[in-house]
Amino acid sequence: MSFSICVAQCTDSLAATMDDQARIMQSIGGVSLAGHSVQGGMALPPPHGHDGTDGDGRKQDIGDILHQIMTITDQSLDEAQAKKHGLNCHRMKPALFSVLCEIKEKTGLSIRGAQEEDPPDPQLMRLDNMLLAEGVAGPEKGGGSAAAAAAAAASGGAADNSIEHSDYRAKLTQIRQIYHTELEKYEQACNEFTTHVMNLLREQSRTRPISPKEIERMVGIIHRKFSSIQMQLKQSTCEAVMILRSRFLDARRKRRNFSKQATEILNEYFYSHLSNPYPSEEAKEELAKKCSITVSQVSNWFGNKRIRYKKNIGKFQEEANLYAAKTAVNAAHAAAAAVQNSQANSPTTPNSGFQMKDEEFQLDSAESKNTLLSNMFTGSSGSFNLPNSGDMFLSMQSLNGDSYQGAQVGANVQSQVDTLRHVISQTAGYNDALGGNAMYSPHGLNANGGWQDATTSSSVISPTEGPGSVHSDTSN
DNA sequence: GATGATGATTAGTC
DNA sequence: GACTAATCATCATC
Repeated sequence: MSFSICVAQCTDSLAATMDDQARIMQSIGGVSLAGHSVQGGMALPPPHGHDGTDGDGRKQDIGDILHQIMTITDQSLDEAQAKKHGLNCHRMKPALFSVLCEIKEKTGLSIRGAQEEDPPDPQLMRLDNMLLAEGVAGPEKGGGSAAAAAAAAASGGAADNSIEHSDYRAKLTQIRQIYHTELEKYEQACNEFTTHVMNLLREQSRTRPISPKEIERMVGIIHRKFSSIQMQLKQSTCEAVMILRSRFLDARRKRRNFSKQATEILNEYFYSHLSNPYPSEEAKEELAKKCSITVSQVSNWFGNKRIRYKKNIGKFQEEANLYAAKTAVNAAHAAAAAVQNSQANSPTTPNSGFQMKDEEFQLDSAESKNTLLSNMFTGSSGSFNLPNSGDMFLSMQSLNGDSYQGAQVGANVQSQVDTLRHVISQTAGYNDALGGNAMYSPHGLNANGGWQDATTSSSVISPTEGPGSVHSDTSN
């Protein structure tokens, strides 16, 4: 709503209020006072010196008076001033004035007090609170950023959220500025209008009885009118903020596919932990960091993946194979490199009963890998599970596209294992390290359709039964 | 535009 | 609070 319309509305309302008063006065004025008609609260003098006792003459007088009133706007300012002066100086004026005051005192009681001391409007309070909460009203510092932050938190806080964030803040600031500008305008207009009406009433109080209390009441009416306009402004502002907020929050539904790299990282983790694809909080954080996404997005991704995998295992086999092969090759490369290192360094660290989880295999330091691999390939009698081997093999399918069948997968796993074994044996003289009989639970899913318990994860496989178990005594 | 893939949300369960 | 299952909404591909 434009400011001018609001002011116009206010003026209209005020005019209506004043009209009401005028009507009241007019109804009072219907009484003839000592031969003088009272119109609109204004005591009028007997025109042309007529005493007004005669009936026809009185009618004529009233006609003249009405004519005068109707044509008063046609008169020049000087003329009008002169007339006004005449009225003020009329000998009957004080008497009429006191009578008018008396009448007004009696009738005005019903008007007075009717609208005094309004309780605070709950709607207005609600709007005020909301504007404060949204950072539109109140102190500027941090205004809106808290709301934006809350919205951002709800949206998951992705990397590019900061852009939307600042966008939101900028728009909120814009709304805030408009709101304050309009509010200022309203206040200014209210003050101007109040002053104007007060002056007018003070001026009029010379010709009609207007007490200071009445002026006060009128000021109150004006203020109420303006505050109702203010409420409309606040309502509009709230609506604007709501729209902005909903748009901003809706943006979270606007999904963007994760990057290819991120999807790969997540898939790698998923398929290498297929027996128990429930990353710990730390793992989630790590994955989130690697993928440049949030932890909750990682959780979402795993939630979706688990469900979708479970629903359609066959469909994911190819993917599973790809990632399993990829992991195997990576592991083989790592092993080969490490073996070379170990040969160069020729450490012979004793090892017994060594088992390694896939997370543990991802050792950062070359030294750790060296130690690990030297354990694998030296004469110690320990055993180890190939990195990711347990989980990896669970999901393996024939690379030549056969459908998923437990036994078949076993064979396919074997072929993968053979490849891996070949790679390793070529580099370290390692032979037959990987047992041939792959015992697995398809996809890590148990009979109930749930994933195996973490403790039964194939990443921890006993040397005697695990498919990926490596008996160090077979090496060399 | 139809369709499948995929990220996000939600209600219900444990 | 984490998880599942269903669903929604959007993206990507044809």
